[in-house]
Amino acid sequence: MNTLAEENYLKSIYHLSLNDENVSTNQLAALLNTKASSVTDMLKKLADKTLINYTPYQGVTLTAAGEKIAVNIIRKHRLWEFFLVEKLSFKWDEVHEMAEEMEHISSNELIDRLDKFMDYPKYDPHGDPIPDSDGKFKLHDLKPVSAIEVNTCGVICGVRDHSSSFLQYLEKQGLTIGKKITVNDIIEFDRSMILQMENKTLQISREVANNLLITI
Amino acid sequence: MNTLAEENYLKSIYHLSLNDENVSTNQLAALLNTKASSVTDMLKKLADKTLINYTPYQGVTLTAAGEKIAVNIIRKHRLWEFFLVEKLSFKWDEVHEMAEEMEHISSNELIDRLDKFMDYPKYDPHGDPIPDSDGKFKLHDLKPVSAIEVNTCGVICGVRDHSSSFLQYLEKQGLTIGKKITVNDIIEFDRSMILQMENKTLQISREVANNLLITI
DNA sequence: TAATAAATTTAGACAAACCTAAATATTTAT
DNA sequence: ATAAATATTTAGGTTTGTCTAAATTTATTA
Ligand SMILES: [Mn+2]
Ligand SMILES: [Mn+2]
Ligand SMILES: [Mn+2]
Ligand SMILES: [Mn+2]
Repeated sequence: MNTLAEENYLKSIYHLSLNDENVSTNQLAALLNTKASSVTDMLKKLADKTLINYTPYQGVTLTAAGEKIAVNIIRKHRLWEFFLVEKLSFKWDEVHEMAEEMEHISSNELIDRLDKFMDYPKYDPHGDPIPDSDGKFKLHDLKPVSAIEVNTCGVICGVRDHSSSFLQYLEKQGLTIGKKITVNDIIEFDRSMILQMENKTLQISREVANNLLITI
Repeated sequence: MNTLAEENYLKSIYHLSLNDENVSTNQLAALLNTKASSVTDMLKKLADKTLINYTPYQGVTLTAAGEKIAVNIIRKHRLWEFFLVEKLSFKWDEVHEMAEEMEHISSNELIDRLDKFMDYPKYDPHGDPIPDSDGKFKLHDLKPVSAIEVNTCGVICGVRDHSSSFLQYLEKQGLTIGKKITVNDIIEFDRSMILQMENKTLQISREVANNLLITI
């Protein structure tokens, strides 16, 4: 199988690929908290294993084999996050670091049984889709609250920023997955937004609106 | 914190300490599937961290700090084994290797909540005691079936050999934790034992009798 | 287009955890 | 009490994944 470091690189390449076709050495170095030269070393190794397509100076893409491994790690990460929240009562802002370790537990039989034990959840505590055992999942079409018009409404289904501080802020405001919100007004000065949720109104900054995702 | 290798050495020293006061380099090499020279390297490192007492050529003992870490890893191992059997329906012979990985998940908060989730189990699927969050546990006084007299009885409470093949054999014979057995007879030729269990009799070899533990 | 800046790779090291082979210490047997 | 056998440590390497500093390639800008 693959080492822990290899798995983390593949997962990071996968995540970065969602925004850019080719993933750069520096993007990976930033995300993995390491140096560009270390990334280059690893990219050569992953290319040797044909898990990525690598042309020096041109960035990388995952091969089908690499993507399969990456998706499997993400499946494990999200199932363990779901477990931690639903079964062990952790808060949604507490589970990511634990899942970063747990996603590397190798047994697929274990993860399939965990999936069944929790009755095949479709989304993790942050609204991200959980791939099934074949690696299939549909990413629902989300847009940031900041992208919608005044007097339209939507349901909170995800977050762009996964940091504890952001998640804790949302929790405190009651802005959690599944809540229905309506944009009442947009302040022209700083484009902050006035939302209606259940029977109260609240104001969120543009920054927050950009990182809170809804379906319409 | 400590590396995975360090944790495995501490755990192994702990287990070997139950039989011998001082644990030797070769004992560790055999248990950890490595070479004596590698063990020596690690013993120096653990001694530097004051997790073991090490005198060259004289073997090692755990310090209080080292024992605390070892017991915590064993707590995690056994709780995860319990989880795998009780919640995910694995067989008792299938869980050890998975638990070998899971015992290194670092969060103690996680393991304490897992403990609570399962209602504070006292014994793992193999009958081994699960240390509580303070590292306390009592090892019940077990003896091998081979040590008891004809016409005495006992309750199966543990195994000395944890190999899949032995566990599978016991499972097939119905010789599982909690079963009450009586020794009906001992064959003089090979000292194999005739047992009475529920309403049937069965015969086990001396080898099996040595590795099956009971309370009287 | 040529210079400059930014991104990336290469070169050379290092720590962790292993290894083999050789040296040394301890134990056991004569 | 020696000699032989066994156990342990030391010496010198290897692999993985990291680092800094220097060289090189690509992108930007004047
Ligand atoms: Mn996460
Ligand atoms: Mn998540
Ligand atoms: Mn076990
Ligand atoms: Mn066990």
